[in-house]
Amino acid sequence: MSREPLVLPNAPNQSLIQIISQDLPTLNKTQAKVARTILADPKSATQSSIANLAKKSAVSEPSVNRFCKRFKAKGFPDLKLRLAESLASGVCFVNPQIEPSDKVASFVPKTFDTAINNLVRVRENISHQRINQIVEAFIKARRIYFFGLGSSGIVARDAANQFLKLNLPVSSSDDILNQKMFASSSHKQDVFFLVSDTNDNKEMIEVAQIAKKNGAIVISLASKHCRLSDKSNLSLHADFFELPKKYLLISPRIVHLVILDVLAIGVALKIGQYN
Amino acid sequence: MSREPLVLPNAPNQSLIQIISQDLPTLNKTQAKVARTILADPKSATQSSIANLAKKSAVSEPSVNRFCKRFKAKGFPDLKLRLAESLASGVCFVNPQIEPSDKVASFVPKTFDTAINNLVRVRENISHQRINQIVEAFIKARRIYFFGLGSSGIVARDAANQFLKLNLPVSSSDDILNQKMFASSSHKQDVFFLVSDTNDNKEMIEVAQIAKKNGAIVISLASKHCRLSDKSNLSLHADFFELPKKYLLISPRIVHLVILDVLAIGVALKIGQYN
DNA sequence: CTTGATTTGTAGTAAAATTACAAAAATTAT
DNA sequence: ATAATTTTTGTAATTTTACTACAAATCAAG
Repeated sequence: MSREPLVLPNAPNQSLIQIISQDLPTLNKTQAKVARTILADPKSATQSSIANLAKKSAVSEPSVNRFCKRFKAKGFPDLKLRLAESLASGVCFVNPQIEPSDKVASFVPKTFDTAINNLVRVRENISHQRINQIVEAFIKARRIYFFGLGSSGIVARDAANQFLKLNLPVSSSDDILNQKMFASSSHKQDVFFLVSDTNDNKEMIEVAQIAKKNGAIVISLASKHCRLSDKSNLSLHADFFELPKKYLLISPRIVHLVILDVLAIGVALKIGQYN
Repeated sequence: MSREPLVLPNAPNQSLIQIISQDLPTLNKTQAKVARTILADPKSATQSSIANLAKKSAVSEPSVNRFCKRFKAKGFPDLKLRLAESLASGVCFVNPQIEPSDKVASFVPKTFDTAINNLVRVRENISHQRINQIVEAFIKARRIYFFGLGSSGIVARDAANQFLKLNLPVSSSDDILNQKMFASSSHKQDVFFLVSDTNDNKEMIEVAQIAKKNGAIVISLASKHCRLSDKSNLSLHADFFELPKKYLLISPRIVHLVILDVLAIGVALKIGQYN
């Protein structure tokens, strides 16, 4: 099993706040306390002293200092600096939680921030090599099929729409029976692009297997590494970090659509149809 | 929507570096020295101590401190913080242009950045009042129709998908004849939600007029203010900065989808179906 | 010059951050 | 279970950093 992690450690431009919230599960009790205090109000954290933050977190000063070093800062002032930088973008990089008590003024920016946040993360972690490989596969393909179910069916349709403008031989389907039919009658030079947000749909995996058996190239786009990825020749993931199960419906489809835009632009550039 | 100037996330406080270079002529000898040292290498300034910066500027420590207060900082650490912020905000908030010579390493982040920038802008400018009004209209509606053509047809479908999950009486169509038919047989309590990215589609305007004549509520979602907005009872725009005519890098559909997410969450919160 | 005002630096003080080390938890092996 | 080892955490001392009061120097106007 080729379970290569898509998320590379220390991505250059990742915001410190993002990193902290990402690593929160791996921290021990004391450091988690500090992390939560910072995440709760990063702005005020940049303005308080180490003593102040220690007190707020119910932790000793050296513990805060250790926290800083844990996150590759030279010390506390350095951490505050990096925190300030990551706040400057104006976007909160922690996926906010929608609460039943939220009013427009809060749920509107929260919803936007969630989408923005996910895009930023995927932008940092997406494999450029993989993009190139898929672009190549698209250009060589005799026919490209975009398949998805539910809201991923809509993504598949949109993709077909985009690539049609580039005069590529595309089809799409959001119907599983149809998809199986197409897969069954596939050829070596066909490409099947499977979009999934449920990650482990049995039927879709079956489609992948059928197509692969016929020698077609199977490409998958899912929200995280899953069995569908294993059954594919090429796979892309849009890894999100899930918050407590209470969550807001973070649909991966926005990110998936942008990834398909990237692929379409890649193809357009390659075949010189750009402009 | 009122046409107030676009407020970018960092616009509220002008970048400190800008302010310093602007005020440089008004500073006296010693403070100008400090200013020049900071301007020469702001990044390193954020990482040095007051003693270090004083030495580099050939100035005493209190002079540096006075410099800080001259620029409305609480003290030296505070100045460094604001400096760091203004460095981070040096991020380009102008939509990047894809060039034919672009390789993966450049067109991938460019594509993501374009989507992200558009979302940030719309987040800042969207009318909360309008969102509330539309949510109200949705809840009261006897039936809601989501209409769009081309890629907006996909947005319409996605919207219907989302609202169906909330048990709202929705339909969608991406076929203009169908849309006219529905509009013709509409009632007072129906809501027609028209999505458009071309902004001035004659046929779609006709649909709006027919529905309005029947007393239905017409809501439009377009990329800018246009004739369709005028024909609507309620309108939303996702105002983008002018894109160069070359090639529409990112269609407005990403932003439109997020706006529809916002509306869906608004409805869910209102009818208490959230969680 | 000399007086008054402003600017600048010195030296001392206060505050903040870091380090060394010891106590306390947690983990492992017995 | 309990002892031994490792890891984590806090106390207290040290060092670094930033700030303040005041005096010296510079400058301007008479």
